[in-house]
Amino acid sequence: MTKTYLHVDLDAFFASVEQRDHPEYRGKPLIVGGLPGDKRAVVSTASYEARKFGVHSAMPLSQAVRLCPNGIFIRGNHKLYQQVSRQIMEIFYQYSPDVIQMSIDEAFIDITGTERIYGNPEELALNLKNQVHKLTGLTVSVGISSSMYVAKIASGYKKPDGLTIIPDGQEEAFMLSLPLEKVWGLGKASQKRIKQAGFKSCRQIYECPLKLLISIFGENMGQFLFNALRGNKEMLFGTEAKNHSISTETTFEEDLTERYVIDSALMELSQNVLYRMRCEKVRSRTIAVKIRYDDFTTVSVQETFELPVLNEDDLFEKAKRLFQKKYIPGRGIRLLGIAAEKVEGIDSPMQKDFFNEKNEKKARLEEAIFNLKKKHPEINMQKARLIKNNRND
DNA sequence: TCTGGGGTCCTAGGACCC
DNA sequence: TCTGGGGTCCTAGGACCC
Repeated sequence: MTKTYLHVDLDAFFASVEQRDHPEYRGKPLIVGGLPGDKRAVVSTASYEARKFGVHSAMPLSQAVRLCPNGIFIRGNHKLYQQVSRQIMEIFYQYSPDVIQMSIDEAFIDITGTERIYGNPEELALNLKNQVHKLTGLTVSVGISSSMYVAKIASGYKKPDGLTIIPDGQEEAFMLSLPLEKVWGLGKASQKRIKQAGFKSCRQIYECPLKLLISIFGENMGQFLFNALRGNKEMLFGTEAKNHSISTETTFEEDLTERYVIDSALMELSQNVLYRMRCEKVRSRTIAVKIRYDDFTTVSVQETFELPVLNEDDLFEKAKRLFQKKYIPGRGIRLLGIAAEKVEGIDSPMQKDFFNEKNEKKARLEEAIFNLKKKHPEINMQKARLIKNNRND
């Protein structure tokens, strides 16, 4: 049976929420991501008015200030965006139980076989768009296709407030009408490789036999290009990720050079990662540390241990040791990160009973603090070294 | 220009085992 | 004596996405 997928994308999401809640932002170039003086910030979302000045996501904020000096700059309110996102996803679930959320601002909806209840896909999409607008004041752009991959590209075809339907059988023609830059999954590096190989258009790649594509670009990329330009229906999104990870990283306003400050940063990152592991009820044996130096060169170390990480101190010690393996003393550090890779459910089977008495005590204490924090978020508990003097941030 | 944060996936090489 | 092939796990780096 032919499937029907909607891909729904919220338009300039963060900026639109802000313009909805602040009438004085409406019709003005609004840039969410940071204040003009913020160092090392990037644009998170630019309103459509700001995009006219050339401002776009991921652009260094300083550049956005230069392009759009009279724009309104704000840091944004991620808790609010999460809330609005949940509200909108709930609307999606009214149309089908098969919703695959891709990020805070987009999702696929499998609407196969809902015609008798909601009418044809176009009617359904128009209803859904109306409902989102009525309930949240926001607009979304929708793509419809029997291929998830094509639906995803179609939703970006006309923005904002767009609706693009690619009828069954037209997937290939649609893909071939696109410029190479619009092919989802090909970034800067791949575009360059493709051009160096002599391809200038989607059609040229389309006309190249699979074997030749594989010999030029390798097994995976060759196969991807072949399938993508045919709007292949088997290209699925949202299948269970097998190597889930939990990571956190911080770019510092000023480069770090002092060992004590570096260690404090590692401790804070450790606490953050472990807190989130507890929230998700997972554990991990593989820990990674990432260092970005002042010249932006980035290195990472990771190690897989015999036993999972036990508690905050354990993670902190492991992170310090990994850091030590890579760090070149004297170089300024602009970013530090810690990740727990390949996490597993806390109740998944484990070979050994690894709790000795001391560790068990520590873990139980942290567990108690964790539960208390969850119950009373207003209580602020911190290791002494992480308490900052300046609390008005 | 001067480059966030949270993710997933791929590649290539090495270790180790059969 | 002059060395195969495959599978699996691990690591570092990088591409890509929102």
